[in-house]
Order: sequence, then structure tokens, then C-alpha cells
Amino acid sequence: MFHVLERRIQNTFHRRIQERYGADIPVVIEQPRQSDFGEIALPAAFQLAKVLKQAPRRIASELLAGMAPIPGVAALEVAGNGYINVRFDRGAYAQALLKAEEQVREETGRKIIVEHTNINPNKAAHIGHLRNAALGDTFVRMLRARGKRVEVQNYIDNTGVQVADVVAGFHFLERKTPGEVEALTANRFDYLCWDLYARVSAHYKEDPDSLRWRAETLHAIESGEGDLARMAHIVSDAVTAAHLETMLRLGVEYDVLPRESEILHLKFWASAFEQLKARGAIHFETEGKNAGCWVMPASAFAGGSGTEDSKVIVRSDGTVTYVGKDIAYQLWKFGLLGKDFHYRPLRAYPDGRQVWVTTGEPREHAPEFGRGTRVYNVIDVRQSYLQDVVVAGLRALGYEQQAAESIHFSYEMVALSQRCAAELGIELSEEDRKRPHVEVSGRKGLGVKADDLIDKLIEKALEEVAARHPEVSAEEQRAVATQIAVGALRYFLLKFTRTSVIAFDFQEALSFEGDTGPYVQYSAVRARNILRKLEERGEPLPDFQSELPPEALARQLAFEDFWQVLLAASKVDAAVERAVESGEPAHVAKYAFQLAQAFNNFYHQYHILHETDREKKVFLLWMTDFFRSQLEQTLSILGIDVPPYM
RNA sequence: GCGCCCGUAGCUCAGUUGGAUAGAGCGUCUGGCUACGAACCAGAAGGUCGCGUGUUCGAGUCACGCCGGGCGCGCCA
Repeated sequence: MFHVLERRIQNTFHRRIQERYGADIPVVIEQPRQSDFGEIALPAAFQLAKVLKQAPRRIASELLAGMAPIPGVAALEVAGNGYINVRFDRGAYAQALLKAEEQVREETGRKIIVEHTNINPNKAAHIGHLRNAALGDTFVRMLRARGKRVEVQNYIDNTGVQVADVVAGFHFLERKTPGEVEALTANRFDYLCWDLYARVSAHYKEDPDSLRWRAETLHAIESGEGDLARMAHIVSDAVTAAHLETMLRLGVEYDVLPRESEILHLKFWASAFEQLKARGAIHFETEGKNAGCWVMPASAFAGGSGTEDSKVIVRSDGTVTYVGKDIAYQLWKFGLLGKDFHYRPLRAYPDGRQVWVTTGEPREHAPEFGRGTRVYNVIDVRQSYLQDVVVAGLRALGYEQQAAESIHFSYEMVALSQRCAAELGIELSEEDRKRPHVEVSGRKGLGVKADDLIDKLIEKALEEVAARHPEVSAEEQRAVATQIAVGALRYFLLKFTRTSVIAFDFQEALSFEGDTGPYVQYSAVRARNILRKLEERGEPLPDFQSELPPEALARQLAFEDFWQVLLAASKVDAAVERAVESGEPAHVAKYAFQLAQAFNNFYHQYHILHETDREKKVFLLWMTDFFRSQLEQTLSILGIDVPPYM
């Protein structure tokens, strides 16, 4: 609701400024420093002062003089050195909120693709992967909440070095047959691979000769035949299934899993290669250190200075680099490759959503994937350089529009705090001990596994739930504890802005107080409790529309406290819109927390069920119900459930 | 060496794209449970926004230069 009025005011002033001064300036909207200045502040006069060489205060007065009233706005005032402060018509605003039907937003328009998670299917997921998935999934929810059509992709590199290393471990180190590996998949297979991967990596270091295992395995995977190739499929399929399960615990779902094996099998690269050669985006190097390679000139992606090295796309042995394949994949996402995958259903989620996986053979009845008009790649900041090369590839092919719509949704890494590393018993060198944090490393088997962390959170929440609700069944206690644990974890991963390195610390992540998910959940539970208690007392929920005419709303909202609380709760759409524009899920988390804070204060200060004045009681109940709905909506965008009790 | 990011209260972090008196959580101290369950609320203390120049009506925010830290810069992925 707030966003609607905000836009209306913005547009009105935009037109007004054009008519009065002939200036086409973007009208900036701010929140006044103090709440008694009004609901919205416009610093437009300051912007105009530059151009017009006049005092801002005078311009502000001129703008307001003779202006037609804006629906929903009670007053416009000049304040300070030239601010224009806007006061809403409180009664009308509340009336609009009260009347607004729960509008189910159609997901329409052009398709947006968000790719996230992308974990190598050779080991258990860890906290770094969780940050990726939490950011990606929340951003998807934000876009959908704003009515966008979104497709979620999770790319699976099932033929790469990392899978090969684990397969090599099973075959050469453990001497296992595919059948024996298959049998191992039944029980915590991703954990088993976690350890094996670390062991193989250590073995390579001790005995560099054994690196030929990797080469042999990769070769076998590419040919698609033999025990090693079969084992690669067993490993990657089983670990991928484990990842889907882990992510589902956090409410993260996907639409399609594009796999590297199909990108190879369907020869995506060959199509991309032809395009790149034909457009001269890459050229064959005949001399220098890159002789024999197809390279992209640095001028294409490094700001045009040309002093940097070119990027090799095809090696001198004819094989394609990772970036090359990524260019082909990015082209496919926009429907520009001239080739497509085939698909089969992989599994159905409890909510009915179906996740598909790519296959090499045609099948019927598969939906259409890809062909997006905008693509967000959720990938950590360390791959910025390579993402730049991919975008440069598109641009070099003449796909300017798609290059501009290719967005690297980057985020900083998750490291371990020194204390966390010590708790995990990780031995560190003197050098590492001086660093602010310790980097997670799958290769070294160094990190906090996602499922371990979730389990730990559930156990901690369970202690609290059991202490507070000894009367309910153990099963129910666990269900509630799980919702709280997930709320705590998702919120923790989302509360930091994307550019902030998270130094993971158990004490912080396991906190349920203050700026945390459970705090927000608790606030929503309290709102629900009031409404439930009302019902338990045999009082029906009032018909707010008939019992709260505009005069009553205006009367109650003349009281500043109530107005501020209502105003805060009505800003969901504005908060989410701002978060989408800036690409910051953290802004939604921050808003949720502020909302919860406002409600907790309200809850403490006014005893709704004991209110004796009928109009006030009905009004307070409406506020409670409105708060509940807005808080629930915000939490659902964050992927956080509201438990039945806490 | 080049590029990107970070530096704000004791600690962990926000800061609405350049706006009014720099905020929150944790921690510390003080007060509040026979109220809709305190995973809560109220209050206090705590700041040279790393340093310096500049841009302008106005800078935590922009530019440049330093200082400190992190991450990239493979015919790895």
C-alpha cells in the first residue's frame, strides 16, 4: 500500500516539476528523519536549486503553491532548508488497507532465470553452499512476490574434476566396484564422499604420480563407458539427491537441473564455438605462450586496456575450458544457442512442484526451460573475472541486450571464525592463526557441513521447546523446533549484505535472541496467539469493515503510536521493491526485524484482549490481524515458517 | 604489479544510492513476569564513520592519494 502512494506522489511531483520548470529530474523519496515530520520527504527543491540557482526553500514554496490535492495526502509542508514533507490522510490510508483484498499476484511478463546452489556433486553441502542457496532462493521469492515469472536452475557439474577425484578414490584407493559403491549410497553417502574427497586430495599431494588417476577417470567419464564412468553417475546422482534433500530442509526448491553430461553429449559447445569463430569473438593464437589455443582478447572483457593476458577458451589439445562451456550454457539460458536439452522428471516436492533434470534423449511432455530475458547467476565473488569473460562472450557475439541482462549476483564467501575453527579441532599454522578468519575448503575436508549445522540448530531449539511445552508430543516438539531452526539459519545467512564476508561462528548462528529469525517468528506467533485466545474466549473476530468506519480509524490513528505501527506494517511492498532493485535480500530481513520490533513493543504496551473500550478494542484487533498478515507475508519471502507456538 | 571488495560503538553488522540530530543486535549496567507466555519490553553508558586532500548549499556515502585487511588475476573448475 505504501508503495502505491509513494509512486503516486513521485509521479505527481515529477509532472509538477516538468510543468513549472521544464526540468526532467528523478524525484527522490526519503523517509523523514523524525516521524513527526510526516510520512514522506522530498528533497526535490535541493536538486532544483543547483539548476535554477535559487534558494531551495523558495523553490519548495513555489512548487506547492496552487498544487492540486493528491488523493490520500492530507498535507504538504515546506520544512527545514527546503524539504517538502508529506503527511498522509491517516483515515483514508487505513481504510484502503482495510478494504484491500488479499491480491494474489499473477506471475506474468518476461521470464527471469535465477541460477543458484550449483554444488559439485561429490561431497556434502557446507555453510558456504548454504549462503548461496539462501540468497538465491530468497531472491527468487522476492521476485515472485513482485509478480515476476521466475525459473530456478541448479547446474550440476557431474563430469568434472571434483566428481572424478571421488570416483578415483573409490576405484584406485578403495578398490571398490560400481556395485559396492551403489550399496554405499543408502547411508549418508554425501558425508562418506566428503571424507574420501579429502583423502584423495591429500593422497595427490603425497604422491603426485597418482594424479594420473584423475586423468584416467576424466577420460573414462568422457567416453561414457566402463566402471569408472558408471561409478561417476552413481556418485553424482546420489550426492545430488542428498543435496536436494538438504536444501529441501530449508525450503529451497528448483525447477530444473541442467547437467554438464548433457551439455557435452548434446554438443552445446560445438554450436557456441561456431558462433564465436564466425563472429570473430575468439581467434587462433599462432605465437607466444598461448600458441595453438583459441583465445578471447583481454580487450573484450578487461575494460579495453589491452595490457592483460588474453583468456584461453580452447586449449592447444582441443579441449574446451570451463569458461568456454559456460558461454555455451549462458547462450542456452537466453535461447541463443540453437540447441536445447531434453528433460525427464526427477522428483516431486511435497508442495507439488516438480523438479526436472536434463537428459540426452528426447521425451514427450516436458515443459519448456530456458529462453529467459534476464539471467541472474548466483556465484561467489571469487568468480567475478570469469563471469566477466562470459558476458564479454555474449557481447562479442553481438548480443548486447542479453549481455546487459546477464547479472552476476555475487556475494562474499563464508569463512570460519578463529573460535569456530578451534571448536572444530582444526589445526592451524602460526600464519593462519593471525588471520581474521579461516577459509572453508572442501578439498581439505575443512568446514561445517550443512546437515550437521541444521541438526545442531534443531537440537538447541528442541531444548527450549521441550522446556516451554512439556505437554505436547515429542514429535510435535521436534516439528516446531525444526521450524525455529530453519528460521534461525535462513535469517542468519540473509542478515548480512552480500558484500560482507561472514566469519561463521556457532555462538552467533545458534542465537535465538535479538536480531534473529526466531525473534521475528516469536513476534508473529504472539499476534496469532492473541487472535486464538480471543476465539478461545468465545468471542468471534469482529467484522472490521463494518465496525471500523473511516471516522473511527481516523480517531484511533490520531494517536501517534498507533499510526507509526500501522505505517511500518504497511510498507512490505515498498521494502521488497527496494530490496529487489538493490539485489539485497538482507533488506527484507532487516525490514522483517524492524516490523517484529514494532509489534513486540505494541504488544507489550497495549493489552488488547483486556481493552474495555469497544471501538479501541476492535481497532487493536484489526491492527494485530494486519500485523500478523504482513509479518507472515514478509517471513514467507524469507522462506521462514511461523510455528504454531513458541 | 594490476583489478574488485571491506574498514562505522568493546564485538557482529545496518545505513533507503549525496540530505535534517550517524542506527540496530550482542555484551555491560539499571528496571519490568498473578496481564495476550519474558525466545520479550523500557532505560543508561558507549562514535575523530581507518587517515588526508578535494568536489558543493550539504559527504559515512562521490573523486584522488595513503594505511590496514580479504579475494581474484591458470591451456584448474
